[in-house]
Amino acid sequence: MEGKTIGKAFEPHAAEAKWYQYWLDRNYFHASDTSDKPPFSIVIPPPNVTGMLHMGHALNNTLQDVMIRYRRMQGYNAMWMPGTDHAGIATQNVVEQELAREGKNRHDLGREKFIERVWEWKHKYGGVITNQLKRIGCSCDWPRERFTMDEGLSRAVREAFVRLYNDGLIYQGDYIVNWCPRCHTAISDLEVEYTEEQGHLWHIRYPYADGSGDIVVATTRPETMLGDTAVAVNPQDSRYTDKIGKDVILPLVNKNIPVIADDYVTMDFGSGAVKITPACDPADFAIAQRHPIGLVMIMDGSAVMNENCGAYQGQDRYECRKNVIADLEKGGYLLQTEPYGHNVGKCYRCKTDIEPYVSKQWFVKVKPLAKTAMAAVIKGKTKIIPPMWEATYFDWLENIRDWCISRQIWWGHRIPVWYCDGCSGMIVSTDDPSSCPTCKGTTLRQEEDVLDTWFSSALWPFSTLGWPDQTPALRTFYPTSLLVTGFDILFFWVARMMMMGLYVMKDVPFKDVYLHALVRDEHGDKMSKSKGNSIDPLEMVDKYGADAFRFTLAAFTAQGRDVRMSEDRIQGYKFFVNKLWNAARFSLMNLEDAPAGEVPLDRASLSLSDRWILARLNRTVAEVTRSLDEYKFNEAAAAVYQFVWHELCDWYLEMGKPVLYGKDAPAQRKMAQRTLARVLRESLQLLHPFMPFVTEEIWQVLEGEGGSIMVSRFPEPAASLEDPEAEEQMGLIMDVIGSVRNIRGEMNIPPSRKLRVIVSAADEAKRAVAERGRNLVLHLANLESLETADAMEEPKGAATGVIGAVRVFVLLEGTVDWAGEKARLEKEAARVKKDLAQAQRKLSSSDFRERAAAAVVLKEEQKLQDLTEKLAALERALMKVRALA
RNA sequence: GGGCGGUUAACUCAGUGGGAGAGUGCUACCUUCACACGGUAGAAGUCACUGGUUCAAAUCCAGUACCGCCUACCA
Repeated sequence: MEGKTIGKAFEPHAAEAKWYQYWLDRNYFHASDTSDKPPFSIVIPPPNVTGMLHMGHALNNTLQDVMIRYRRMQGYNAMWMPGTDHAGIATQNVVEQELAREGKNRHDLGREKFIERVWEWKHKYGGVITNQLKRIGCSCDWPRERFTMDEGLSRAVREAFVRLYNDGLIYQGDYIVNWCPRCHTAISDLEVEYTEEQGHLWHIRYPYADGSGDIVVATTRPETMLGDTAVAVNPQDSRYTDKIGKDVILPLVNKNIPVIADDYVTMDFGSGAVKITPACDPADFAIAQRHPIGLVMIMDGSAVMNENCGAYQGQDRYECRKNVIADLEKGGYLLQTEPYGHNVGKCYRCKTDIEPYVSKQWFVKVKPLAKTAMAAVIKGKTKIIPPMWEATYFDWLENIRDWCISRQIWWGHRIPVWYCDGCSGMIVSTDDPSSCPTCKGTTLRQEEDVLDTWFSSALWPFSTLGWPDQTPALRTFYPTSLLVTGFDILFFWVARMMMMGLYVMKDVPFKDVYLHALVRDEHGDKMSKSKGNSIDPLEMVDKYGADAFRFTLAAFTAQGRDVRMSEDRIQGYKFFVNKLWNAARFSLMNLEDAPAGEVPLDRASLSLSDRWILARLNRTVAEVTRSLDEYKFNEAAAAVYQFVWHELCDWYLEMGKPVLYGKDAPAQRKMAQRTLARVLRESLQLLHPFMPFVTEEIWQVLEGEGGSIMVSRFPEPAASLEDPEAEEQMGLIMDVIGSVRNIRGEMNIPPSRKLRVIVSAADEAKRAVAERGRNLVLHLANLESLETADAMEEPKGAATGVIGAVRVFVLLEGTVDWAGEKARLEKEAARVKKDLAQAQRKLSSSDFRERAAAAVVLKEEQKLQDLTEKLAALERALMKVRALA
């Protein structure tokens, strides 16, 4: 081990670049399609190709990397499938904006040229986000990288579409959909974002055609009255029973429309009468399917009023609204305008107000698919973690509505349907047909629409593995082991993957789904560019290093709670990286001449502190393993942090100094070296999934040539390392040290002053422990001498510390602040009295003695005894001090 | 309207039935040869409120208040 050393400070940037390349060069990220090892697989939630790494990505991918590195080290054939999503509307918008800067639009280019242009854009900028993932250390299986528009994945899309169609699960028809007048496309229900807006409720009078008065309706969108085809009332509403079937005259339009009865209408809202505009409202559209009232389209795809609107033709919907209101007022039809708060649907991409719009679209009939998706979770084939999301998942699937999958944009998977000009037949096929199977005609036009981006995303867990081909990768890695994603895409993506996976593969796409929270700023606000509170993850990596950044994310990830990111915390964990680095540096300085080989675990040859740290390490291994198995990232991070800083550094390294420095006990020194090497080694391994770079950097020096920590075997808890005896004995020694330090601190005794201490205990075993820990106490409490004694009187001029029945006397000479000592003892005594009273109260209750578990009662009795002894000791000490003070 | 989550130290948060915890911050002392990105000690909380279950409640149940999120066709 000659000359092994590391520099004074860890340099994250150099280490990150160096080790990432090192892992890539050795192909460590790559999993074999055919391996004897048990498979463990994750497919990445593919970020949009247009994406830039934000905190959400950073969290999501850090957690995946923690899990994949953990399982890889455990000996699994661990495969993390990377890739990106073509993100139809988002990407098209980006390229359209680029064109706009050149003064062009997509129609100037035409479909084919435009798509070429998007591909150019993709080739140029599409790798940005994957490179950013590399910066944070993601160990993806890069040679497998996929893109949703790849040839293979496109084939999967066509295959799935055709199967669904042939099974009657895809249909086409004229329906009312959410239409974005800016993007000129339909979007699904999920893609509409609702915002609460302050609007108005206009009350309008519609006269009965027979002159018998009028009926009052209220609306938030008066311009839609131009398309009214009925007025509806509730059939139970006695105010209107004799009006049902009558006609009213639609103002401004001057046309008769009927009064109809439908259960949909609530009687106690407004007047109980509703205007019905089937072309502009989904609920009204549904009513028009139950009643023969027809439908009048009043807008075009840009939400401009059309030829059915008379004088209003050519007006934008909002302009038209103003004019309609003015005209209604003029005609005496407008009775009242009241302020009214309501939800307005916006396009999730461009925030334009959605216009419900009737058009020809393609839909997936999802109810039967949803049933199987629910059943799989009920049966436990897929586990949702944390389980509270199950309810949300079920609720959505139970009330699911058909999925509109067609989009009137150009960038995406074009729907594999062709129309024959000859016989006007329709061909649905995975391959481009050359002629019509019905009429043999060759003039075929492919459907213009493309599929919703989420259609291809839904196939991601198997399309990336080669489906529809039965590849070895598919056999090995499907169903995948784990999906890690944000709860915000539970419906968009998770539920749809479940439906498609079960439909296509007849098996769930993943066994576990871990849903993490959103990343917010330190005050709990959603991060957004407009608020200016967003933290750029790469800036954090630059500033604090990827390891500190990743550890922070993991440490913050408690189940079911948002992650509040604060730069201070990242800095805090950078300090932890520094601490680890220096602990390793210290260790390496003292391991230069360490003997090779494992620690022989026979307790006779190990010192108490060696046994203790090994036992603590073992507990930490168990804790980290359990926590990661349960996806409790914060607990795993806390356990290893606590161990490394507060047990290894604060105690073991300090205890080890005299042994390691002193050459007078070579046998003991050798054992300490071996123990230290093992503890450091395993600590690094426990930390590696969280902090891959710094652990590799240290490992390479510690372990020498040839091995990477990435492919080393993750520690396992071992019964042979459990050592409650050592833990208990060290506990007493640490308490004695703590007791002296407390007295030193409270009584303002300078740290440089060496003290004389007597440990007094009636229990011989305790005295023996104190003797055994003599050197540790001398060193860590900075003592001149340590004696042990049987139960004894308080020595003159001593400050007293009490640990149960053990008393620690710190012999003080000269001027001593006895008033201070008195205050210190009184404070301690008060605390003990309080606890004692509580214990006494409990034990004096016969209910407690009879009903509480025996172990609990026993523990309480032990506590009572300890506290009684402690109080007695404190009071004796106090008597002495009162006399002096 | 329905649902879910939250309310614990100054701050940010862990903790799901048996002695209130962490990190940061704060106070005092320490330039001790791994680390001042450090060390030692200390101060600091009616665990939102009300009621209930229990021998025992921060933890379970019911309700209240406030804050967040999701969801929904009362125009």
